[in-house]
Amino acid sequence: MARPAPALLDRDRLIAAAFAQLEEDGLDGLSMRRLATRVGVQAPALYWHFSDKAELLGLMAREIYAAAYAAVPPADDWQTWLGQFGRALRRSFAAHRDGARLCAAASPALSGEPASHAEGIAAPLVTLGLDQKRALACQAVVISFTLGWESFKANGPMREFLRQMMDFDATFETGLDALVRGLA
Amino acid sequence: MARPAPALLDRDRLIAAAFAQLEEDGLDGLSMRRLATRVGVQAPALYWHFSDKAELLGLMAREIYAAAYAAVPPADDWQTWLGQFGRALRRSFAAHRDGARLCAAASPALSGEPASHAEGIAAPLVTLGLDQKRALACQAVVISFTLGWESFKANGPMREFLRQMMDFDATFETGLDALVRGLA
DNA sequence: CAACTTGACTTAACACCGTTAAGTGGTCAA
DNA sequence: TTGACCACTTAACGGTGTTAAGTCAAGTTG
Repeated sequence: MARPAPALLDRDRLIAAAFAQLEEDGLDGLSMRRLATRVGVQAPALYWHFSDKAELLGLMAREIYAAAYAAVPPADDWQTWLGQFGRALRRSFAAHRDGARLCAAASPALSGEPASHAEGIAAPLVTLGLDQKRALACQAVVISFTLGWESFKANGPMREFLRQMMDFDATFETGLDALVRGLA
Repeated sequence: MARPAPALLDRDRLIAAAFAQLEEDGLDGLSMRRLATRVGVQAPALYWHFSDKAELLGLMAREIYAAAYAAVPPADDWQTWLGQFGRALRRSFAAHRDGARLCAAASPALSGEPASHAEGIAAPLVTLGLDQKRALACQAVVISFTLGWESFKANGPMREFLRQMMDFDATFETGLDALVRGLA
């Protein structure tokens, strides 16, 4: 069993493959063995690159959050920014099958020191006049609502009934708007 | 039809045992085998009482929601009711280990017809002046926020850092208050 | 050049998991 | 007494995350 010399597995490639696997088979179908098969390798090889499955999921979750932050357009006031952030986050959740479920189940890995990471996260709102503590609190609130909304939409009580009865997109907008207005 | 012999197991007893198991070992430790062992039975016996694990989890989730609804005190206006509902729901999630995670992962079973169930759910708010559609939308929004908050608290980005940096209870209150005020 | 180390994977195995099929015995109606 | 039926048992299937130990190419060093 001769092996190709140059390593063809690395974290980024594996995470991309994991997202592809997620799209195809959902979160429940995302197993280490299937991921390994997809990239042409045996399952234990993955443990060379990740300490365990939780780390992989954490990195995936981080990517979902990062994509949301990257997609927020510049804003003139913090209320506008918060609203845009909520919408971007929702789009980011929805961009992957079971995206919200993944983020609810995994602890996103964070790059670097928590304190400096927090600073970076809070920066857009701090620039617009909020102090850091309040900036983080506002984001926590919006993240919670958005994460909860997508979870609720997928699994909440009476979801089948509600699906016929209400416009999920519009109601999310209503809720997000209420939240941001109420925070002012 | 033969009168049933004294059944060793029944749904209610099993659900209670499942909650006890949840408290001890968390959601990941709640397996059919362990639950069976706890009630002194072999694992496949559970499948006489539940079609599968999802049904069991769904019934548990239903109980968590039901406890929340039952705990909402009477209110004079719908804003007050909504706020109290949010607080009650949060307490209900927090009353069980991994309560929010369970509710995010399971589809709560609903008793009876969806339409009549929806009517019952909406009733408190309808009494206070909202039409049913808006009543359900408001509840969906509050449930989402609360569910998301508890998920976020358990798993969100920088949770360790944030735990030192902010008062989760107070911030939840801020968010809930903003949400309810914004809905008016 | 030979020996040693290291990186990146392999095979084998462990201890679980949810779930199904088939068997078993006690309790009832006829 | 017979037979149905409830509620459970044993056995097994195919899957899971994960660890231990082995393997072999490439790079480093004596």
